[in-house]
Amino acid sequence: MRSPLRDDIRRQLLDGLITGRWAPGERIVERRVAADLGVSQAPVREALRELESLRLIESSPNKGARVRPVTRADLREVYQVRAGLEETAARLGAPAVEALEAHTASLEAAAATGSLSGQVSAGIAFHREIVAASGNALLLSVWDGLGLEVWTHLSIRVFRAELHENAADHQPLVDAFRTGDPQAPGLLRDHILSYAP
Amino acid sequence: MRSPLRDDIRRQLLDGLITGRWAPGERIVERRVAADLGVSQAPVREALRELESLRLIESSPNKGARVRPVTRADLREVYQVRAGLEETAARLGAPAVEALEAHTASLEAAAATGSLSGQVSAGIAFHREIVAASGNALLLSVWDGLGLEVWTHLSIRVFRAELHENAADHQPLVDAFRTGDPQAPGLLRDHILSYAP
DNA sequence: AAACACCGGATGATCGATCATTGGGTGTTA
DNA sequence: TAACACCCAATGATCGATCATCCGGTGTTT
Repeated sequence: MRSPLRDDIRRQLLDGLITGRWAPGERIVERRVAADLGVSQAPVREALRELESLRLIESSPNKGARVRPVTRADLREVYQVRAGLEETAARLGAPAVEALEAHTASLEAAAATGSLSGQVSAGIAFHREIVAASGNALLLSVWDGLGLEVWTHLSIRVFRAELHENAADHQPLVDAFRTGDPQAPGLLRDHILSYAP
Repeated sequence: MRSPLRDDIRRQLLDGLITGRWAPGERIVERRVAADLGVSQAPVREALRELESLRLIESSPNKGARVRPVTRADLREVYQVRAGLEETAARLGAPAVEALEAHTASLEAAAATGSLSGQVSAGIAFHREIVAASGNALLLSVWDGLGLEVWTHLSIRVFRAELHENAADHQPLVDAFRTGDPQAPGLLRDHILSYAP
């Protein structure tokens, strides 16, 4: 059972965007990509649509797609929306503290080995746990749709952003959830906004 | 300059879903739709992807798409997420009161002529104005991505939901924005949640 | 009869080819 | 020369056909 080709293509394109192989503003020609990857135009189109929903590319009818230049303003928007979503999530339901602690543990482990992407994905997993615990599947899918992992990598590469995922930052949140602190949602929001550029 | 075929197809499918021509759980066969509409399979696939992102259909690899049964729980989730998004929007920036009043006016006009879809879309436009005024384009696009107009029509048809869009409900919100009331975001959230089933 | 292996049609996924639009280049006119 | 009309290559949009997978039916084994 092979996974759909379009998923591979999407990953390839994502990788190119994250690493900067595709320059901002550059045109993405469907047939060119297809030829490079040895596939046909159709799955490339579908992959591009998914990237468009992540706002990594922009396209208009009959004119094709191009790499969207990433600005600080974009990042600010992402953090604002993310903060609102997670605050909402925290109001709807509290996560299991054990799960959060597991994520902070793997965050520390990744930091210890100096794994950048390990830290990023552990940090993301911590927050995803909170959103999932809301019990609202739509909220989770909207949150997933933000593509936070990609944006985080982009912000690090493009803006030399500090890697701000560290276990200490998350401890107050864990404590707030443990004690059922009614201010947890607000804390979470501020925590996220403090990361915004 | 014709608009893309896929847009027409999406509209046709949407209409079928809203009116119930497609029954919940029913399989949506790409070639069948294509043949019915006199087009080929490709644009139908693309249209289906868009419907999937609206969570109106569900699909899995190699197994195709089927109409997603709409439950009250789905609607609750939509309202919760929507409330969170609009609260966030209201915190980020206040809309122009004149614009809001224009929307309530057209809401009243639609109510006067008994136009159901007119009332729905005026009600949606009122809220969209608020989200747009946040200045956060991502927030607006996420909000748009909820497909509220479709969900509203569905809730009315499937659950015989009351049409709760009326100008009087919106007046306190307009007043709060006019006076710069810091509680406006919270009012807005409660306003939306009060509509949830 | 239950469990299993094996067709074969239906259909999603992908392909290669064609249609249609865009944008740039070239010539023409005022 | 500026404005305009036209032509054509590049390429997005769409098509018809093929490949690959799923699923139900059928026969076989134990």
